[in-house]
Amino acid sequence: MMLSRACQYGILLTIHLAVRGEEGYLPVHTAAADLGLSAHFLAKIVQQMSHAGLVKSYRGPHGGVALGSEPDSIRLRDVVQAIDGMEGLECCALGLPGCGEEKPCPVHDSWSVIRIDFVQMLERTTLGYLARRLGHEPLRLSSLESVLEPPAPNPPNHRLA
Amino acid sequence: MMLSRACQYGILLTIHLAVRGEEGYLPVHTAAADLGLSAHFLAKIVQQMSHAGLVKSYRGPHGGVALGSEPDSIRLRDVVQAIDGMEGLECCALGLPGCGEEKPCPVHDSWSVIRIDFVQMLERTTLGYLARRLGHEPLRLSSLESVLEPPAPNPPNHRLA
DNA sequence: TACATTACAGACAAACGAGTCCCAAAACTG
DNA sequence: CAGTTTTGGGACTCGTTTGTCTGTAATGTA
Repeated sequence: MMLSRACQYGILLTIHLAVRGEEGYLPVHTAAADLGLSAHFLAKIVQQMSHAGLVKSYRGPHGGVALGSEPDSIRLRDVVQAIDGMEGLECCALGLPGCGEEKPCPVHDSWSVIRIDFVQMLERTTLGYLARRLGHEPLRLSSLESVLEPPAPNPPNHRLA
Repeated sequence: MMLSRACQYGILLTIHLAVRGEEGYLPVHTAAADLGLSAHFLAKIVQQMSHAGLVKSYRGPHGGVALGSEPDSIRLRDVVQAIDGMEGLECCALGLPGCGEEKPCPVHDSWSVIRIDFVQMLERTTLGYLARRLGHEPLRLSSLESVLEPPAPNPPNHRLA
């Protein structure tokens, strides 16, 4: 696969947050339970995304994690960038260090097409688009059940600064 | 990346053997020096490929490794199959276990296209094709110099059983 | 036969990714 | 203020991949 596990979890979390919409902060352990992931591990990934400004976090009761900007302005590429970096997606399929247009490896051309397709997919896809599709198609976000119960009518939490 | 390092080395080796053509067995340590790889590590990969029948090997002086069949009948897919297996190329981009057509993850469709493109490239590309291209294009096989000096006019070795 | 060359095989170590655990700091609640 | 909830961040374990090393078996050569 081209994405690390941490990056996969980060994408799942950000999509999950986008589906919830503007409902205040979601505790990481709750998100982990929703998605069927390890809470401790997800917390570390949240830290990375927080440092990158992709999400914002808040401590204390009713704290948690929330998207740092509008779902329509966050692309999958941003999540990958924040966690894995894009360097792993720019490399030679055979691992040759200086592989490029001037001195390409035997599969350079074929691989470039595929690699660029993938990067363009990451650039093109926003969290908002995925969240809307999740609303009316039988898509899944976790290995558990569906994650699409409507949110409970709790009193709202913090203002989202 | 989608291929392990071992698999990358295996592909480099088999292409190298295809370029050499029918010139008897090539000692693994010589091939490793040609390609700029660790001889011991390459030897382990040769064992795997040998067990899979992809290459044949011969012990003793003038022994080494040679392709198990015609370069035009060996595809990159066969090398990947022998070393990594194809399972890693059939998985969900987000790591969800049961992701499929009936209950797809949010990026299932986009990712399927890319993944299948890659597998088809592996299926389509033969060692013979790559070896011929290496003969008349400035392609590289190693991180060192070019590997394309004409073979030394040694007395031939064993018959290739 | 003695020796050199080579693959074969397993033990071993180092590096990395994935995941766990613990404690401190921040923020809220009573 | 005391206690609870939550993130922050580091130390740690565990398994896999990568790579090294050492010895043995097979094969050819003198």
